[in-house]
Amino acid sequence: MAQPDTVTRILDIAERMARQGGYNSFSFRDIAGEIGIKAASVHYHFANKEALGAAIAERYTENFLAALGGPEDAVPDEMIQRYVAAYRSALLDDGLMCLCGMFGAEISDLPALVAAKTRMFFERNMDWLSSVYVAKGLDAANARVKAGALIAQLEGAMILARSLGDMALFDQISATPAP
Amino acid sequence: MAQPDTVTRILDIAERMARQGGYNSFSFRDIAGEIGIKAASVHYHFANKEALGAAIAERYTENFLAALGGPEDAVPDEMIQRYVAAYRSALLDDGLMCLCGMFGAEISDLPALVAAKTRMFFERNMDWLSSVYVAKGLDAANARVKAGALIAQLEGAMILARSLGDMALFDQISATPAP
DNA sequence: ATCTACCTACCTACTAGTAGATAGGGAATC
DNA sequence: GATTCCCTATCTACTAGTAGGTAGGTAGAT
Repeated sequence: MAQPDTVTRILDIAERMARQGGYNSFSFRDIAGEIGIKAASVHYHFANKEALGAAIAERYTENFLAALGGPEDAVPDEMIQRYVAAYRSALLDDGLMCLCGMFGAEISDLPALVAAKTRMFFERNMDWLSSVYVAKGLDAANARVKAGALIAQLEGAMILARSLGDMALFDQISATPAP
Repeated sequence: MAQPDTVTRILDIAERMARQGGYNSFSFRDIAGEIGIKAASVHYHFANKEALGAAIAERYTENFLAALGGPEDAVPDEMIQRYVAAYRSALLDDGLMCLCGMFGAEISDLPALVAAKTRMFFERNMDWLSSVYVAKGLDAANARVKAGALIAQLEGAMILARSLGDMALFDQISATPAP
């Protein structure tokens, strides 16, 4: 079975570890150990931890948005469904938190570059979802709040479902208006 | 100015650090340094890190629920407002994440005792809010989902507001139905 | 005399990060 | 066609600092 290249494997492992326990839970040593190289060799590919953290956040964002497609690929209600499904798959297929939900919780403790990439994830998601709500007829300001409300509910639903060990709760929550 | 006792100071500092960067971001050494004692002395009060982590989660839960009062202290809509205000105060007065929202994100990486206390926070919050929604006329199953939806949205709104550096977004989201 | 709350001094394991060596591959030069 | 040279990806060996945790001691209060 053709293994992906080392850089990809480093990113995969770092992402998985970060999505389990946050920024402080992945280490050069553990990543290297899992691949079967030395910790120093990981530094050849990523100069320091901040760069690696930023790289996984950026790759996660790109993959996430790419999976969504353009916000006008289908009618608004279908795009909203697709957006919910993206979180659902992150939670249930991977069995992990959203990387940027995790980093977002820790944002005030993250190195600058990682914090910036995390923020970009949310800004780009807000833009994507806002334009869906605008297509649905809302004005820009209301669309933005509506986008924020959905992102917040989905990130929170992941935390809650995982904490209570009740994955079905994620689906129930994502179909329910909150306040 | 009468300082609180050492145990309280340890808990205060550990909680603040954990609410900034998660379970891996507080250390016996840093806590001791801030108080002006030695790291070994912290072990006199808390045998190990797991015990300290569990203690802050438990204290956080008790304080949080105590601040809410009984779920039938006032009419349901007022109790819901009070619930939202509790999160608002955690975010804006303290300038920090919800401790158990943070721990909830990391739950799969936490020591057993800390994970259990985190889960208890959410279970007790679900119970509290569910009974408010039951008082509003919902049946038990729907009340539970509605409770989950609100908790999720509030936890997520904290992450989003902090990540985007837009605290006003928290209030806008907490007044908006999500899907 | 015992208990409380600390201390010193230490241990082992892990942290990110650096310097310098090396083995192998490809390309340009003689 | 062999030699030289550079590039890639890794290694060994190291540094300085931090992690949680422990053993044993001590000053002061009850």
